[in-house]
Amino acid sequence: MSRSNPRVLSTLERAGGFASAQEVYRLMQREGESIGLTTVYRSLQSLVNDKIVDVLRRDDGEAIYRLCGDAHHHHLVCKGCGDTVEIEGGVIEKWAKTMAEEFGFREVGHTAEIFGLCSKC
Amino acid sequence: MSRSNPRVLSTLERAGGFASAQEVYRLMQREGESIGLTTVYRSLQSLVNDKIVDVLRRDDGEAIYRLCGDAHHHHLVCKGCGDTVEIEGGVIEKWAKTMAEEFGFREVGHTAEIFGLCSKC
DNA sequence: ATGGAAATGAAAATCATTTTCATTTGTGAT
DNA sequence: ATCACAAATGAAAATGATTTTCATTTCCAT
Repeated sequence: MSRSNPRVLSTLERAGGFASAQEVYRLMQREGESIGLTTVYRSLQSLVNDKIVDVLRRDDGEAIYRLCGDAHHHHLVCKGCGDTVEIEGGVIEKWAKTMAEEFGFREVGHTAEIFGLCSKC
Repeated sequence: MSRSNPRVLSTLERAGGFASAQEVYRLMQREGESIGLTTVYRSLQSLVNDKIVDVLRRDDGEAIYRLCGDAHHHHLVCKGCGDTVEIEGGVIEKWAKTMAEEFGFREVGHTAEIFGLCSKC
């Protein structure tokens, strides 16, 4: 295992708490930091394991990492500018639990994201 | 431009209306159909353009295509055997609509999947 | 039949991500 | 300070999905 390189987290924060691994890497390079792409990936993964960042997917499949709070939440993502709003999803939790019970599923998790165009786009 | 190869659509239907390009391809091969991977990709893309299928992303970033339109539904997927159950998600539709309105989003879509271990696994 | 447009697919290219592995760095014991 | 070993690092290769290229084949309309 490896611990996260603190500069990666700090860069992700500076990026607005929302960026892909490649973007974090490029940003660090531009700022003259000496780091390898591999380390960026490893650090981000480790941050995901520690639940310090959240990972979701762009439309093109690229993984984007974002700082998240402790509470489990869902996202409303703008397809235009990438702006993200954290939203409440109590309804979803209940729905997932009900459905899982109905079909005898255990150890269930779920994903639920809403995407569209925000008022600015 | 290219039109969709009808066998691709019919295979996607047979797959439960839910599969990745690679899966559609493998399925067609197993059934003895002679088709190239390129054509599968092209056909799926064309179906997406024509809004006959919808594309979303697995956790690993692989694109999955699903028939969309009349019966919009969600999935309960087993992490063990991959078995999938189509489930009803009226609650989700309402949730998505409400949230989108609240934050002024237009042209919204959503994804919601539940995953866990089925009774057999 | 003939010409051209559309469809096809094998192979190469692309791109994000992961793996491998040799090297460097950090740390604790002596 | 020195030795030993674990953890961290990063360059390069491997992987895997997807896209592009391009030569060939299939389809029509004339």
